Amino acid sequence: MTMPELPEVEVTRLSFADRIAGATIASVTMGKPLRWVLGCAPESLLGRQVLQVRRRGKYLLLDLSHGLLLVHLGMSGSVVFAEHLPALGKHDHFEMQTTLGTLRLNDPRRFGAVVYAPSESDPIAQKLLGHLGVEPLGDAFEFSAFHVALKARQTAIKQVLLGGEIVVGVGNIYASETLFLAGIRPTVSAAKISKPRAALLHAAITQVLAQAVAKGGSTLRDFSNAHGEQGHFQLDAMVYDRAGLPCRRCEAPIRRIVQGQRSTFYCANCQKP
DNA sequence: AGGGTGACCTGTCGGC
DNA sequence: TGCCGACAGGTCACCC
Repeated sequence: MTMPELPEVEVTRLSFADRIAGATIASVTMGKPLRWVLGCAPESLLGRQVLQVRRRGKYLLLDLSHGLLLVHLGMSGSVVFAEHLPALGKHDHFEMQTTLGTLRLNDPRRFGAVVYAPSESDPIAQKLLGHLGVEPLGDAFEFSAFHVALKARQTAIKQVLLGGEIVVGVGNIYASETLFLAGIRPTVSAAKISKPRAALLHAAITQVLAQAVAKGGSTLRDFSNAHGEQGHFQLDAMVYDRAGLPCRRCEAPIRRIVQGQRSTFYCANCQKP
């Protein structure tokens, strides 16, 4: 239903960060197990305040008056925050009632997670966040460092982008889309990409992700934000999920290949090795 | 250490 | 209609 890349996570954050700030946790309810255990007794969270909501890669970080919660939406997760919510459903696996509303995670596939860490430097948090690359939507995403990092990787550029160790937030859809915009074949070794082409890719990543956030998380067929509003934006994908269809730029048929057990889409005419 | 594979879990869709 | 396989937006643990 819902599979979030960075823009969807950021849109989710924006939809409830201001409303939950300052809330006191009144109850915590767990459903079926998520990817990782919470890491603390749910009752121990009661009475703590939610100070603010940040994002790191595809993680939402809820800073509490003591410690923080790392929330990941996995492949199928979505979060709602509202004063009143219907009864818990089959796929609601985490709920936290606060003085300002109820935060609920719905995640059918349960690849998502809610993890407590005493601090961001705690080993638990570091295991999840420590290896992450730079944020693509901040000043830290600087071209020359990006280019240098690519030079050190022999792997196919698509998989390097997906890995998130150089730059975070480029998921399976945007990996294909940004490589199309940059005219780079997804199978090319990252180290082999010339400086001018790396510059095109750097610009494409910045532009595509920023635009997707501005549009409210356009990736998803069925994305709903934390207000519970269904995303009505359709991704105008150039290549993603368009196998066999004509390229929107040159009409050549879009190809689908598999890299690391994930689908990749590209135009063999517009994207050069 | 880098690079490749399997695993986690549920739902949907297309083909026969 | 039913069954079965392929596939789905993520990412960690593990192998060589």
